[in-house]
Amino acid sequence: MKTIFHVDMDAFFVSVEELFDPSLKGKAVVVGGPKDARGVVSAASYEARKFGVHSALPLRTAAKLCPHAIFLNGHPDRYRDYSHKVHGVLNEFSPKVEMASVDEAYMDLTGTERLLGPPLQAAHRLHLRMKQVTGLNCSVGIATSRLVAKVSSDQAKPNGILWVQPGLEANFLAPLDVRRIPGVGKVTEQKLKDYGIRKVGDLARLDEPFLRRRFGQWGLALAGKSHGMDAGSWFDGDIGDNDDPKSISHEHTFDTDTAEPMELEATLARLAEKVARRLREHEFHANIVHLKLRYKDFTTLTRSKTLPQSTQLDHELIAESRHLFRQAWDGKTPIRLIGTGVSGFEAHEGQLGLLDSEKNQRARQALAAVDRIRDKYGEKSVKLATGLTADHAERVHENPVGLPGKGPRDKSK
DNA sequence: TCTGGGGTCCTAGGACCC
DNA sequence: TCTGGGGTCCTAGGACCC
Repeated sequence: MKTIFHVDMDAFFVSVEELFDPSLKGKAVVVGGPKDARGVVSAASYEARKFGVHSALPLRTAAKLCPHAIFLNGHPDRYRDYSHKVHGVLNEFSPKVEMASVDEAYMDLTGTERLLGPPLQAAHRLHLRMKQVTGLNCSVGIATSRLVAKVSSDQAKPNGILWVQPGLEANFLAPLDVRRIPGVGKVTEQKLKDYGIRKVGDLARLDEPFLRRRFGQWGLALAGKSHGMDAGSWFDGDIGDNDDPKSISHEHTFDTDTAEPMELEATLARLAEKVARRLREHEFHANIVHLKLRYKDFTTLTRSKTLPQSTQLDHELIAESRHLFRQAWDGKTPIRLIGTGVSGFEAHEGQLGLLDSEKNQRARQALAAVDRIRDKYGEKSVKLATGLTADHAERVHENPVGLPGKGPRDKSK
């Protein structure tokens, strides 16, 4: 029988902002951007939530519901920083910690009783220690499965601890809306409602053949979840061995939709550069390139291409994503969002060395130099000639490091 | 209301291979 | 001529999470 903790930071982004500006405390605060921007709420203070503001709500809607709220852009670097501090605190309690996102984590505390005491006592100490080190509140759910621990931390909010004792999982879940089950969103909730299923208890009473007929494999997983089990491949595996990313992507939504090829391709190149940069940071090579487009009416299309040879180089990702873009776009429909990404990672190096063209080796060296300078002086210190349609590899050789204003920045011609 | 950006996982058809 | 079964890869789309 396992003892799983789910630790969830309370109003994380807002709370970090309050640490840097205590005058925000107790006020309606919305992190996500200016009130008139195209975008959604990333986090809302409890005060703002009283007015119906919640995450994922369009900012403009939030401004109508709560006109007096303070709207902040937020500081992703600070959140990442504090996320590391949180991770550090959790590691004091168990070596088996898995950050599920910036502000939440699973921990395996099985067999720590002799050291930390019974679960509630350990959770209490964790609570205090978290506040002491980070200045932040968190909620802790304790159970025998990840699923139930997660649901119980949710029920414990804010700043609470909730332990669902072994054997009581199904009883705990039964009265809750099916929507509380991680993995059940709007669509599944509606489908279940069509069958009169609203509460987790309703779900738990159904027989498996029925669920399998109506929902396939997903139905069987749902049945398990309704009893508190970590069903499906989702939650499988030990806590803590889930490190490396499986995909890396960047996307951009324009302030106003655009059909300007120059603007679109320059943006795409910039995004591809960021992707390549992160690929090199991880020392990954990717062999699948993805493109994403979203039109005014929000219809979204994706294209992807498996490369014959994996890469981590700017010019190759730029060329491939641009190729996908030119194939996918009709050249006139205004575009709201453009994005690119990679997947299919290999950690390799080695056998390729000999096959690597001299051209790519030089591009690689040039990019390594650029990465080092960016590490030192910041992302904007170096600008590559990426908006260009010319052969980037050649450009990179001629002018590997173009300081702002000095590099070949003429994008038009 | 008018919908970000970064991810994960699942499904499903067709290609291709044995 | 009619016609297997299974496995894996590729691609597109979609649900969902924070």
